Amino acid sequence: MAVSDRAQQLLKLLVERYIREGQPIGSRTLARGQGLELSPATIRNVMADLEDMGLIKAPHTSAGRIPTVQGYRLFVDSLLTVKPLEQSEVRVLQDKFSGAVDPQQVLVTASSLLSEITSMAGVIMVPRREQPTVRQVEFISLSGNRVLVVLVLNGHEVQNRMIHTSRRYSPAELTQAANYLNHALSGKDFNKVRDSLLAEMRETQESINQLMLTAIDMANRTFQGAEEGGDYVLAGQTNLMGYAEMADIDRLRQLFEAFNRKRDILHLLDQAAHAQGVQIFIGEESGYEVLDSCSVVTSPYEVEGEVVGVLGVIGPTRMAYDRLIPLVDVTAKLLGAALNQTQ
Amino acid sequence: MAVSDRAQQLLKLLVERYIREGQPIGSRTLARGQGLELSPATIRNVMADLEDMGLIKAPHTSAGRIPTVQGYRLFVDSLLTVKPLEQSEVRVLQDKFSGAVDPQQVLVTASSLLSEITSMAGVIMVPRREQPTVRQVEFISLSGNRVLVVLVLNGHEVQNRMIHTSRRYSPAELTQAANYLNHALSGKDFNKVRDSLLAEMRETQESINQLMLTAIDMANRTFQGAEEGGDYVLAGQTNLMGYAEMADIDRLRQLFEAFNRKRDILHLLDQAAHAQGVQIFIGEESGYEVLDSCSVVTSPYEVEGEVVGVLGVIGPTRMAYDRLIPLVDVTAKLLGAALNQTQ
DNA sequence: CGTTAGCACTCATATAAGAAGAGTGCTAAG
DNA sequence: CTTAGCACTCTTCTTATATGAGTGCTAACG
Repeated sequence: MAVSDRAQQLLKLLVERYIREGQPIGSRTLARGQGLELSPATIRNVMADLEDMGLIKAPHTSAGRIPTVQGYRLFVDSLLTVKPLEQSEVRVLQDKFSGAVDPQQVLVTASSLLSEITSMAGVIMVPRREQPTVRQVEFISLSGNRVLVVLVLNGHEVQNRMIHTSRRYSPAELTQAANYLNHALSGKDFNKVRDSLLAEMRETQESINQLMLTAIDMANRTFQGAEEGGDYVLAGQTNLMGYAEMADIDRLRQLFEAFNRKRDILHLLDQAAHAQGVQIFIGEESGYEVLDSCSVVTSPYEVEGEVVGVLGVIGPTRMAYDRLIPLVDVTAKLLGAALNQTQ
Repeated sequence: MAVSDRAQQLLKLLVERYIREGQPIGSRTLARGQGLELSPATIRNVMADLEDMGLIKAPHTSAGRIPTVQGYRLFVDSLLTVKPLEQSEVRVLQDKFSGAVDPQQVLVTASSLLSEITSMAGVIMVPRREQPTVRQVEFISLSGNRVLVVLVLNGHEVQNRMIHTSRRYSPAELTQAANYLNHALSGKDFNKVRDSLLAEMRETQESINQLMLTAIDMANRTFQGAEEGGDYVLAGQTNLMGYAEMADIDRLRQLFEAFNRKRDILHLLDQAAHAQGVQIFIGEESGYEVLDSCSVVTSPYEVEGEVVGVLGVIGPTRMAYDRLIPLVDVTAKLLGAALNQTQ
């Protein structure tokens, strides 16, 4: 069944109004408010049609109507008019980004930025380490029989690990070991390096090989850790407590626990990474029960032309999509730009 | 005005019962429950006395009585009988700790442990970096004109910083610079090292000095960051949503925002660091409005005989102090022990 | 045929009035 | 000093009633 032009127009007005006021909209209200030349009775007829199509529903017999998920969907997909951000607004955002220097900080900034502006929860998925490679290993001798292993991943990320060794190594030894490893690693395959080290050990019994082996194992373990999925930065959860539709403390609790659990949210964000541009999950569409009364607006962000993560906003279904969509869009672009600079 | 023995006994029963049931306790209830040989009327008289002394109060005319903050205080200080944990319980706790390896992970474990067992929020203040000293600096040459600076603080903590340099330095140069700095740093005072570097630069125009200067500045900035106070690990906030006394969503929100703001909580924990052994803040005693309807049970924990942090539990005033006190106590000791091993 | 006015009907919400229960304070007696 | 008895106070629950918003349906109108 097709939705007539007038019905669409009416749906649009209804959704907009409901988003603004948060209360079921009746036929009379709708007739009065905008410059509609229709009587409430007519509007009622149209509303009945919309209800038949599952686009709006009445919470109870004698309340007005509110949009259903499908209603929001139609609204967002074809009825919504987004006005791009003002230049001045964009500049304000840019300013906020200009402060931060290291990548982690940029993410945190962006996340709280989103939550502040929108008064909802801002979430940013941190770049997943793409098939990390160790290009460089360095050993630093510390006091006591301890050696600090510095792993340089992908040429910019750094990880430190401390090793307690059975004997003390001289700086010269360590440098030599590092050189050997760095050379071997350009051949890339860890397990090969590891195997040859093991073989060599059986012949020479060189304890320094043991050290190098340990380093290799560490690197390996780092990768496994990376395998198990990313992480995200969340800000402004408490904002969600402010919304009437979240009044049910038990649902709220479940939602917060989901935030802590991270799994579901990450999964959702991950989906959004494959789409391009702003994507919107309304209510149950997300597929996660805890988000039933929430909508999520996301956009992937790119560094050097490649999608490295997703950012978004989580709020009640009744959110100002027209404002959020450009906002999320712009923030994603700014975040990408900021990350480009700090890398 | 002194509190008679019988009054104390009665207060104890009342508090215990209120903690268990969470509802105002009436004279009749109290008379029936325990093996008291007193009639409700007598108990009423005593209760009236207790109320005059400000130890209990009635929410309204015809409800029972509930303890006031002062009542809890007296209860905790002189009436409470704590039963130490069972050996088996201690062993369970120990097991949980045995898993973790690196210090950060131990803290996280302990925090969620506390929150799980108590069904409240567990909080652990991370060791504040005590007047950090840089014992060692290393430079690692990366691709592009980038140099990784590795600062080893206090002999075990490690920080990395990336520098973009104007020209490429050879590994030999970097090693030399590191050696020079490491030697100079044993003389300890940063600003002196910095000044002599500056002076030397004016004469020699050595650009490598610039690199070393940058490293020194970084170290300095690291210390300033440390100055501004510690951080803490929080787990199980969502547990707090379960308690009836936290039903006021707005108070709850404020509390959660305080958790995010961190300042107040840190301040409170800091106070507890100076006391020794388990300390208890009941309701307003903490001095922070957001914690008005909460109690906080804390204990400092030690590494190598020195207090390095505080851990604790945050929950509703009506909490099972008799269970929490030994629990927090033991956890603090176990945490200290665990940290000793991983250092 | 689309549009509109009129009207009966439904249902949430608010208000008031009682009734029940819990618990107290006070008094007087043991 | 302890206790029984009793009037009194408040909360809470239930029930009844009114109010108002909004609908669906029918019939009339252009």
